[in-house]
Amino acid sequence: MLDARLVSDRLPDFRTALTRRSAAAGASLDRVAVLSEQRRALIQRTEARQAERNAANQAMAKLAKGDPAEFAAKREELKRLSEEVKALEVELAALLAEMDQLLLTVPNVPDASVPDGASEADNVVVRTVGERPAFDFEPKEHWALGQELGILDFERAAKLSGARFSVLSGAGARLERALASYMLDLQTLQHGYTEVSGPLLVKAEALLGTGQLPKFEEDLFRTQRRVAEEDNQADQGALYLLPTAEVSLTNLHAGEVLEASELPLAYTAYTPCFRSEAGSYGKDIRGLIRQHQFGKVELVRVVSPEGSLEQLELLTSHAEAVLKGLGLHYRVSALCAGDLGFAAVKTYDIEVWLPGQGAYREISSCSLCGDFQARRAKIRFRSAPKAKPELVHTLNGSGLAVGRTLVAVLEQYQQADGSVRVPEVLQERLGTDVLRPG
RNA sequence: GGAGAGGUGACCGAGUGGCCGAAGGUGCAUGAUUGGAAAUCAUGUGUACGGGCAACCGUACCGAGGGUUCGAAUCCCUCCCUCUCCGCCA
Repeated sequence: MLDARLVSDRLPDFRTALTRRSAAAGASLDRVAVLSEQRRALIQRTEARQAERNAANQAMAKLAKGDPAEFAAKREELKRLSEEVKALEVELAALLAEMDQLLLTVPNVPDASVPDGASEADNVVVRTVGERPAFDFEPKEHWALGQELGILDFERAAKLSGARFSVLSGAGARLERALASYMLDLQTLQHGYTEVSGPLLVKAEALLGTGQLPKFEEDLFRTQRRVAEEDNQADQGALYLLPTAEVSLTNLHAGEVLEASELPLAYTAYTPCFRSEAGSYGKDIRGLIRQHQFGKVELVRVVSPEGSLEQLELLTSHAEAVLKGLGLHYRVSALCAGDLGFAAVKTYDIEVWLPGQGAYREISSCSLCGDFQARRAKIRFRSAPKAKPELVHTLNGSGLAVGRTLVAVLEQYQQADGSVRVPEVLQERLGTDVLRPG
C-alpha cells in the first residue's frame, strides 16, 4: 500500500509513476487525492469537537457533587454535543475506511530503473547464463519424457483431483524431493537463510499484508469452515491455501518493530503452493508447467530501506545459484513497468531454457517490494535504539519453483534413447546418475 | 468436542464509572555518586493521526467490533486469541 500522505502531497509524481504500469493504475489515484483532502479537514473538525466535549466532561465531574439542577441542565447540553461528536466520528471512520479500501487496490510504484513497456514482450534480457544444450535428435517435452520414464502420471492425478494436478512416482517423486532438499541446503548453508516450516493455511489478513488480497481473490483457494448454521459470519474466519510461502515468510514479523541489528532477516521455506488461477485455462494445458498445486522453495528478505535495490541483486543471485549448481542454461530479464506484479517496485524473472518447448520459461521471479508490503503488514524497525520506528523493505523470490526445475532437468538432460542424466549435485541424493525408461 | 481461567505499555502487574495514557515493579536511557564498576539516588522512557519552523499542543488507542452513559480500561453483547483440565488424534 502506498503512503496516503505522500500520495496527496506529491500527487503528480505518483500519477506519472503509476501510469508507467497502466493508464488505469495512474487514474486510480484521483479519488485518493480527493478523499485525502476531505480527510484532513474532517479530522480537524472532529478533534476540535472532541476536545470541547472532553473539557466539558471534566467540568461535569466537578459539578457532580454540587447543584443537581445545574447538573441536569448541563447533562442535556452535553448529550447534544456528544451526539454531534459521535456523528463526526462515524463520518470520519467511513472516510478512512473508504480510503484504506481504495489504497489497498492501488499497485506499487515502479523503480526508476524499471524499463518502460506494456507487456511481457517489452521485458529486457539482462544476462544469459550457460550454454544452450545442443541435441543431435529432436528433444522431447517433459511430459512425454516423464511418462516414458514412468515417473509422471496425469491421468491418475485427474482421477483424484481433476485437471492441472500431477502425480510423481518412483524416481520422479524422489527427484522432486532431491531438488527441494538441494535448494534448501544451498540457501541455508551457503547463503545464510533460516529455514522455516509453517502453516499452509493462512488468514485473509496475511494475504492482505503481502498484497494477494483484496484484488486477487479469484486466484486463491479458500477453505470453508464448518460453523453453526444461520451464522452469517461463516466467511470471517475462512482460511486460504497458501499461494506462495512469500505470504507466510513475509508475514512472520507482521505488526512487529524490529531492531536494526536484526536486519537483514533471510528466510526460506519449501512448501506446496496452491493457485486457482481462474482464467488461465487454455495456457499450458499439458504438463507440469501450470498446476493448481506445485512445490516451491521461497526466499524472503526483510531489510532496511537503504541499499534495498542491491538486496534484490543479492536475492536474485541466490536464486541463480541453484540453476548454476544444477548446470541449467537460463537467462535473467528485468520486467518492464507494465508486466510488474502488484506489490513490486522492481522484478527480475529468471527463465530456464526448455529444449522440448524451444522456449525460455519462468522458473523464478525475484522482487523488491519496497515498503509496500511492510506498510500493509506493519513491519517496522528502529534504525537506532531510540529512533522512531520506520517501515522495512521486503523482497521475495523463488529459489526455485521445484516442479518447473524438474521439467528443466528432464528436458535439458535428456538423451536420444529417452533416458535422462542426473545433474552431478543430485546424484548422491538420488542414488543414480541416470534415469532410464522401462 | 466438553469444562474452566484469562487477554492492560518492552516485560510483570494494579486498576469495577469521572482526578487513568493508565499505580507499582522490572528492563532500558541520561545524569549524580565512584579511580572504575556494583549498589544507591534523580529524571526520563508507547504508537498513530492533526496543528506548529520548533519547543510543544490536541485527538485516538487498555485483544477486536458494537451497545449503555453527559462520561467506559472499568458495565452489557458479539467475535477473535491464549492458557489449564478432560476427550479425540498424526
